[in-house]
Amino acid sequence: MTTGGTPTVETIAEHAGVSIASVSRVLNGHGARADTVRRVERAAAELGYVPNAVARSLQGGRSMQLTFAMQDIGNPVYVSMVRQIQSLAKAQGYRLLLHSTDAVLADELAVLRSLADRTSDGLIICPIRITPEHLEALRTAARPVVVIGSLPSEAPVDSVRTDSVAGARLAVHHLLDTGRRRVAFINGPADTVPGANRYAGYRSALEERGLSVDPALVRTTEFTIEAGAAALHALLDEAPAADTAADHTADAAAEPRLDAAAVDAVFCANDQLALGAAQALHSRGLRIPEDVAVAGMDDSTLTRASWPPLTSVDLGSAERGRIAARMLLDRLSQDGGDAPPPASARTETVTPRLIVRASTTAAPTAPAAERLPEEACR
Amino acid sequence: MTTGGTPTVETIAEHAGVSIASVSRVLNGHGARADTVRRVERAAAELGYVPNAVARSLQGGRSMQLTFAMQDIGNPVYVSMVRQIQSLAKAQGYRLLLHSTDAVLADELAVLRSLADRTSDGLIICPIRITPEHLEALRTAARPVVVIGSLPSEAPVDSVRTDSVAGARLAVHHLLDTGRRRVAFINGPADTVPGANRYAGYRSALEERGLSVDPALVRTTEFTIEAGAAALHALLDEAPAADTAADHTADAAAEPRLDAAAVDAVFCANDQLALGAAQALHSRGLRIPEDVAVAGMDDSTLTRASWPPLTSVDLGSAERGRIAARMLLDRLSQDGGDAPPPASARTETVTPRLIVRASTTAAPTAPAAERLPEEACR
DNA sequence: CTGAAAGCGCTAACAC
DNA sequence: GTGTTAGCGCTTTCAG
Repeated sequence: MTTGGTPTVETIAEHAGVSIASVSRVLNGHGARADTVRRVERAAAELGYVPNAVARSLQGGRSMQLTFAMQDIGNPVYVSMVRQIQSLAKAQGYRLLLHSTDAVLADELAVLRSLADRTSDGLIICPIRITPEHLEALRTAARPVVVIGSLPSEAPVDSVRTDSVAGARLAVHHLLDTGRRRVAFINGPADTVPGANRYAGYRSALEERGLSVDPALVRTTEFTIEAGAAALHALLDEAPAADTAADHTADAAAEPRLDAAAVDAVFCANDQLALGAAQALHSRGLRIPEDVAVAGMDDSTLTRASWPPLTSVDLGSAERGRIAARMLLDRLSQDGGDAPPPASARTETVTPRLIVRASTTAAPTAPAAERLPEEACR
Repeated sequence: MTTGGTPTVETIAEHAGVSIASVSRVLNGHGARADTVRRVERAAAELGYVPNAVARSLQGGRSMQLTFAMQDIGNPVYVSMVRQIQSLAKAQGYRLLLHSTDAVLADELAVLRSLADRTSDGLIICPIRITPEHLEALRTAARPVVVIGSLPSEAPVDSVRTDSVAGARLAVHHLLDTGRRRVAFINGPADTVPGANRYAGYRSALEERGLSVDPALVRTTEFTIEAGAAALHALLDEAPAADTAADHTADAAAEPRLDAAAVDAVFCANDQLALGAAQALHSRGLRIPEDVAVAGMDDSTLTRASWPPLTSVDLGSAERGRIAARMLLDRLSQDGGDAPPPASARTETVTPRLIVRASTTAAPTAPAAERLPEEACR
C-alpha cells in the first residue's frame, strides 16, 4: 500500500518491479543488470525519489555532517575559518553545522558531549579558554575532534595552533623598529588564551629591547571596535604626559608631538580593537601613522576597510580553518571516526606573518597585491 | 548481549531491569512510577547514555535542523542574519546547517531539492536571482521555506523583503539634500535582484529632482571592497571634467572643487563598495565628505570600521534574519512542517532607514548611541 | 545478479 | 504503569 506520501525504496521497487535490495544497489552503484538499472533509475526519476538521509545515517552510522563551534560568527576571524571548513567539507559530501557558543563554557562542553548523539561525525572547535573539564570532555569525546587553538601538550587531541606570542612580538618589534618608544597595548580579556599570549608577546618584545611594560600603557577590554575606541580615549586621557580631552581638536596636527609624548604607537590584540583605536585617534585629530602608529592582529578584512590600511599580524585564520578541516576529514576517512584518536594526536602550527601597511609606515612595504589567495575572491 | 559499544535504550533497560519502552518514557518525561524513573535515570547517568538523535529523527520524522543558504558568509549582511537565525533556532532546540551557494544557480536549486532528504526541517534562503526554476523548486519544496528577498507576488512562499528601491532613494535624496549635484553610483552586478533595485532607486531619486542619470557616473562591478576602489578610480579617471590620475596628489586638497567638478558624491550599492570608494578617495588625497560624500547600503559593521564613519542605509539584515527565523519556526510548529505552505504565504517587509554619519555630513545628525539593539553587543 | 530478511536505535500503539 | 511489538527507510548479509 505504498501510495501517496513521499516515495521510498519500496515505492520505487514496486514501480520498477524489483526488490528493495535491487533499488538500493542501483542507487548506490553496486552493480546490477543493465535492465534492472534502467528500470530503477526510470522509476526513481519519475517519482522524484530522494533518499532519506536520516535513514541512511541510522543504518550507516555516519551523518555526513561536521560541526564547527566558535564563540561568535560576528568575528571576521571565524568567518574566514567557516569559509574554508565549509568548502572542504562540501567537497567531500559533508554538510556543516554551525554552533555559536557565545563563549559560554557550558555551551562548549555541551557541544563536545553532544557528539555522542550521532548528529555529527566530527567537530572543529575554537575554545576560548581551556579548563580541566574541557580536557576531560575532549578526552572522552565520542567522535574525532580538532581544536583550533593552543592546548596543553599532553592533551591527546588533534590541534592547529598559531604562535600568537611570536605574532605579537613581530608587531611590537616592528613598531620599535620604526622608531616608536611609547608603545601602548590594548588587549582583550586577559584570562583567555589569546589574551594571555598576546600580552606575553608584547611584554617579551619590549624586554628584548631593554624596555619594560608601563602599566599605564596597557588596557584590557573586550574584543570589539567600540571597546578599542574607548580604551584609546582612556589611554590618552589618563596616560602620564597626556593633555585633557578638551585640548584635542583638529589643530592638534600643528603640534603633533604633543600627544605623542604619552603614546606614539598602539598595538592592539586584534583588528577590531585596532579599528576602534584608529577611530578614536581620528576623532582626536591625531594622524596615523605620523602621530600615532597603529597595528592589529588577525589580518582580517577589516585591515583593508580602515584608513590608512592597517598593519596587522596574519595569524593564518583561513589557513588554520583549512588545516583543521583537512585533519578532521583525514581522521574520518582513516578509521571511519569510530575510534577516538589514539595516542597519535597531531599538532600543526601556523607561522604568523607581519603584514605592514600604511598605519605604521608612511611608505608601506608591500603597497598592494599581496593578498591574492583565498581572501581576494570575495 | 548488549555489551561494549555505545549504550542504547536496550543497554539502559537491562541495567535498570525494565523494558526499553519504560526507558523511552522516562527519558521523554512521559510519566512512570517514581521507582522506575529513578532506576532508569541512574542507569543512564552511570553509562553516560546519550540518545541517538538520528534514530530519533527517523522515527519522529523531524531532524530538528534548519538550513540557512546564502551566497557567501564573507558578506557581513549574511553574518548578521546567521546570528539571529542561529539564536532563535537554538532557543527552540534546532541546530543550524549553513550552506554557501557561491551564487551558483545549480547549488541554490540543489539546496531546495535536497529538502526532500529529511536532513533539514526547513530552509531559509537568500537567492540572488529568481529564475523560473527557482519558482518551480520553491513551489514543490518538500518542507517549509522562507525566502529572504523579493519574490514575484504570485509565488506561494513565505518571504521577508526590504524595499531596497526606497532605500536607495533615501540615500540619493540625502546626498542631493546636502547640496551634491554630481552623484555617482557604484553598483553590484546589474542582473541580480539587489543590483537592479538599487539602480532603480538611484534613478528614480534623481528623476524626482528633475535630474537624469549620467551614464558616465554609473559603474557596475562586483560587491567587494577592491571592486569599489577600482570603480571609483575609473570613475574619476574617465569622468568628463576629471583631470588625469597623475594630478591627484595630496595637494589637491588645496583646490577641492577641482575633482568635484566631476563627482561630488558617490552612492554605493553596499558598504563594501563604499569602503573601497572611500579608500580610493583617500589615496587620491580627496577629503570625505568635503570633496566627495560617500554613502553605502546595509549598515553593516563596516560602517563603523571606516573613517569617517559611513552613512548607510539600514536594510534591516538582522531584523530580516530574525523575522525569517520566526516565520519558519511558526510554520514548523503549526503543521509540523509536513504540508508545504498552503495558499497562505506570508510576506513581511522591513522598512529601510537612512543612518547618517560623517561620510556625508561634516556634523552628523546622530552622533552616536543610535545603534543599540542587536549589533552593539558584538 | 537478485530477493528475503535482519537490523541501525528509537518511539508509540497496543495489550496486559 | 509496564512490557511487547511494530515499524520509521535504508543498507547489507545470506541464500538462491
